[in-house]
Amino acid sequence: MTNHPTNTPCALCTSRKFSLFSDLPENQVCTISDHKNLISHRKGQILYYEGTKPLGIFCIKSGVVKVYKTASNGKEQIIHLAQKGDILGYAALLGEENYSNSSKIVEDARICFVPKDVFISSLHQNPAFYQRVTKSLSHEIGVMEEKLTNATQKSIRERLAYVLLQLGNSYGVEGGGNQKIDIMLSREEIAGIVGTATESVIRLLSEFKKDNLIELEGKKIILKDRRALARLSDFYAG
Amino acid sequence: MTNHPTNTPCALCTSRKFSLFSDLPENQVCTISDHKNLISHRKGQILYYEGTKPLGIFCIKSGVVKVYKTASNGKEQIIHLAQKGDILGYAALLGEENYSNSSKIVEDARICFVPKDVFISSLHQNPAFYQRVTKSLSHEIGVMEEKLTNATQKSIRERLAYVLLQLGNSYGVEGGGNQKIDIMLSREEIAGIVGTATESVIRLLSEFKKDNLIELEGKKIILKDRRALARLSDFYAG
DNA sequence: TGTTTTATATGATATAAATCAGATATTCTA
DNA sequence: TAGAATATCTGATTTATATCATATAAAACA
Repeated sequence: MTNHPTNTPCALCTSRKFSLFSDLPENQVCTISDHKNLISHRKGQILYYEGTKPLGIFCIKSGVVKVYKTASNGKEQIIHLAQKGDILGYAALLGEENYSNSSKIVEDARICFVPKDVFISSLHQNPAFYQRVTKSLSHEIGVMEEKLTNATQKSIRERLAYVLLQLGNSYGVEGGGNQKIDIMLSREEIAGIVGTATESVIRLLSEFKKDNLIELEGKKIILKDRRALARLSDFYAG
Repeated sequence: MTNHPTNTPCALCTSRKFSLFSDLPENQVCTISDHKNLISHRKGQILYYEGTKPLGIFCIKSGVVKVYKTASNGKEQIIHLAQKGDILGYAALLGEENYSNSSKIVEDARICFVPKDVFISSLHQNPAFYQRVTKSLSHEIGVMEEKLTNATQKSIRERLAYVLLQLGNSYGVEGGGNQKIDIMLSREEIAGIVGTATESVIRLLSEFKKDNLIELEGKKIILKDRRALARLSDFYAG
């Protein structure tokens, strides 16, 4: 497989520093680099579909990807918003199962595809790397347990407040004491993260705005009072 | 460490056949066997607490254990009911994190404890075993995604119907065309699995009974019409 | 065995959130 | 740039489910 001119070598990729591949030895980075394929994706494109067979992993160099499940009522439950440095699809590969979720581009993205056998052999060649991947899988389980517990035991208001804080942590840009969530998400997508109806998100955001917790700048949300949001998000805090 | 007289060697353990350890080579089984410790636990005892440091893994030989998270409102969200052959605590170990959940005995149990280093070195000695464990972790992520999606997108009635069918699969005893869920769970615990209030479970069970979907025999539930329950559990099925 | 405690059951009520409906605003595209 | 399509917003209404209250049944206990 030949590299496309825009196919930055992994050795030079700035996003790699944030990824599971961050401290892979140079020779392994090169092997992966030689076999990877960088593809540009536009908003709305599907990266893979739930139920299909994984053929490799995706490394996000830039952009935002939503990982979601389509419920039987047709709504999308967003599991995770992935950004630069995030690796997608390795759980399905290691689980030797078809994809348990779908993924779609939320903000134009450049994503490298690494074929299955290249990834798997890099794992086996490097026990420390294998261990980091396993660690990441294990961590993910804990995260999911937390999400499940929040979903069943907290109100939509609490969950929305929590999601806003998380989005602030991942996509926040500081400015004037406030934090702007610098990512283009539709209200429907926010609803998909929280696990609620679009109208509920819209209504609660208006309410948060009225209570001076947030500010709305077009589709983007600015967090004005994170302490209050934190209090709102948890029964006991504060 | 000396084995207690009741400490059946793993080589002879019938529960091992159902576990991740099922096709471990004999010498490795013996190593584990020499270092494990069988302990009997009574209903209500805690196996480990969320937030504490894992020191090894637990292999369930008999009995039932609930794995749960305590929400900020004090309610227990049950993540999983573990039974013979199930291994607990390896995700925390491999994630190098404290336990993300707690576990408590639901039905008197005999459980072997295998110290961390014995388990970890058996993984490293046996790549195929390591791979099976990784596969299991990956699978668990998919299961959790499904649970999260159900929790946010389905009604309590649908989720309860689904939980009853699952319990039937795991703990069902066939008889007279019906399936008896042969496990002692309180209504509160069923509520903890579904992620709802105890009263809602009681009410819906009465309703299911009235509709001839189930029968109540003390605390135990008998599934009379699984097709109807399946239809009830999913928007599209049927 | 009787007494206390805990679990189950059922009714009444409150409420959060979904759904339905319509208005305005924004984005797309021809 | 006008018109169509889509997204956001707000209101009205419905509904599922939590909560509160109380009764009965079962289990634990002394």
